[in-house]
Amino acid sequence: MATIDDVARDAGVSASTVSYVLSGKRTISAETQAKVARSVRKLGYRPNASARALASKKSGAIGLVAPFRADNNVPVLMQFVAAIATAARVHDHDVLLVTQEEGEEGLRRVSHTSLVDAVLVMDVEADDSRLPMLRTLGLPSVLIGLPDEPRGLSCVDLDRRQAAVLAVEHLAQLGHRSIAMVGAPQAVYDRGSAYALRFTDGFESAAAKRGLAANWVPVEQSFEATRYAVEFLLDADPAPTALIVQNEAVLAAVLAVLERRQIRVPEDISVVAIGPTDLAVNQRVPLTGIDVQAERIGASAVEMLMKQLKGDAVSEIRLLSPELIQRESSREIPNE
Amino acid sequence: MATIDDVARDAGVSASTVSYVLSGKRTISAETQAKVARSVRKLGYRPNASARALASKKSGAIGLVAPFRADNNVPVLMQFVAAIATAARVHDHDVLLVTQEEGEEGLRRVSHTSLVDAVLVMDVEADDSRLPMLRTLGLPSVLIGLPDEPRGLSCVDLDRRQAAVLAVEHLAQLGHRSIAMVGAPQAVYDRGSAYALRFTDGFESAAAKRGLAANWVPVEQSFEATRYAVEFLLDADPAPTALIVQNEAVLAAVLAVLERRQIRVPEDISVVAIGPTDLAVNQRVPLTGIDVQAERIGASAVEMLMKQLKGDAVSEIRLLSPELIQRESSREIPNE
DNA sequence: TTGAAAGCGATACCAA
DNA sequence: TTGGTATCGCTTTCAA
Repeated sequence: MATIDDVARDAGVSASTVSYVLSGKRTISAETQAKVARSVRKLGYRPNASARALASKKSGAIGLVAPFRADNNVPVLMQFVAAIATAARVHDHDVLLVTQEEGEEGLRRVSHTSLVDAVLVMDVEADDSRLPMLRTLGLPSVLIGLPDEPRGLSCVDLDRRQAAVLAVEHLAQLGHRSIAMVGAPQAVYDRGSAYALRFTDGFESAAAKRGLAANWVPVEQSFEATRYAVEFLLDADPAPTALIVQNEAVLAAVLAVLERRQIRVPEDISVVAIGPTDLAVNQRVPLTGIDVQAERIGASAVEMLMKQLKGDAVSEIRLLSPELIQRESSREIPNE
Repeated sequence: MATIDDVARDAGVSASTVSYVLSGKRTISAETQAKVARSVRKLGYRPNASARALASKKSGAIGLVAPFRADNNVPVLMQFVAAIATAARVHDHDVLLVTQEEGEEGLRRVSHTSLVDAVLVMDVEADDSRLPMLRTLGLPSVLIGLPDEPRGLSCVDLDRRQAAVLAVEHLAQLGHRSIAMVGAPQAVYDRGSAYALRFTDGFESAAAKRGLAANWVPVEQSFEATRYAVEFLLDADPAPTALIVQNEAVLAAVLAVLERRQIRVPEDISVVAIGPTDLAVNQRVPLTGIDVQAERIGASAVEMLMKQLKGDAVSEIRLLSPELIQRESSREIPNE
């Protein structure tokens, strides 16, 4: 591997000049620039990452703290990871995986060893135990998700509360008076996942405001659990005429249960899906739904991180507006 | 942040001694060890990652080249990532994400800048364009998946060919004479994904050997595509009495289509699923299936990488034996 | 516009 | 059993 000294020698300049040519932090004569550029190309020079990090006190990497659990929303998580990795590269940064299991110690580790310049924390809990650690570390960070007490920290997420309101309003406007919601697995609520709590909160208050009958249950990721839950919800009195599904993993199962019970969508019941658009679109009936906008959220998160690294801006909270797209699974309730 | 010199000063020893105490590469008196340990704890010392990497010429990170595509098998990919991240930490290594899109240039980049000590490449194609690059880089590496020409490289995967054979044999033994296979999306075959090609190869040759009628089609990830594909397969003559599903994403849809057509599982048709066990188990009928063993493969891959880093072993190919577990979706074909 | 040289914070060789 | 010191490859300040 060629070093900066090799390049300097080849170009007949000093190492510092090579460094400045590469970083652009100094004005260099066109002639010198050309000489250096030629040598760089000729030798296939690439600056050594650790040497650069050591000297500049910047690792050029961001830590991604993500939960690789099965109970979680795997496809959505994947979209986030993809968006984040891509955005990071655009800003000339790399992404280091930090598993959720490492917890607070993981944050301390990557921070104290200067492995990363900043961290991006996914799957935030309402009362997340990592928040105090983040505050005291003083490590630039962005949370994906909105905890109860975000003060001092930067967060970005889809406005889950508003998403629920939007779904409820959509159905209310169509004349539905009794609605039900298929929730995330119990474990998600148990650990206080911010996104799920905010969604149910929005669901309940929007329904109350409109005077709708509204029920919901947590649902595990299995056909049996889904069937049980859907049947339970359908048995309510008054019987729901619309279903909001906030659990993509069981979306197909919900529709299968309805079909088995000869309940037609949307003739007999309306369905609104919260989740990735491609999932909603590719069901038996293209579903009215609200996209999670993983791409935008991931890109936003990285952008906010970069802003912090540049010294600009401190804590900032961005909640993206949800958008409901009506497809073929929701319609006006028939007059009886 | 405390440095090694701070610790040395506090403990009243030299920096090199501190280094040796921490690495254990030298025998140190119990007394000195204790002094150093105390100072380390007292100052909360953690070695700086870049300094260590620069001096030791080891970054302590492995690059994970993975495809974050939607057409791919997302849950399985996630299981791999989780297993790899965990295994890496056990060996005191970190994982750096390298997106598939960076292609060969990505490999060159992380290798030439000494960002990582080794790479783990997922989603290997039969004639993968990255193989020559890997060979010339001389960077320790392990492929997850088996290309056509693996010479000089280490690979690990489930024996996909054998998995197909196992599934076919299982059905043949149950008396089935005509079987069909629901394949991966067309794009997977188009780019020559090794795992998918090897599976179909095994499927076709095992069926031929047993003299079974056997058809298969690629299937996109949508309900409509699945319905079309299943109906197409069922229309074959002789009609298949068993279905092998190698595309987890449409597993639920396949079962829904069968139910809609009043075809009972397993009374009218047997179903064998290739994919994560929890997915197979959580369907309407617990499915006979072959697990992908993502956990084991991921852990194996990391282990092989570590072996290479220690200087042991060169190229090695590990194909894990598939295991078929019979559940409630397959049974003997009724005598007619 | 450029160069020299002092770090950055570890590791590991050479001595003692 | 320990210490001193050169070294890793780059960035950046200080001088010219």
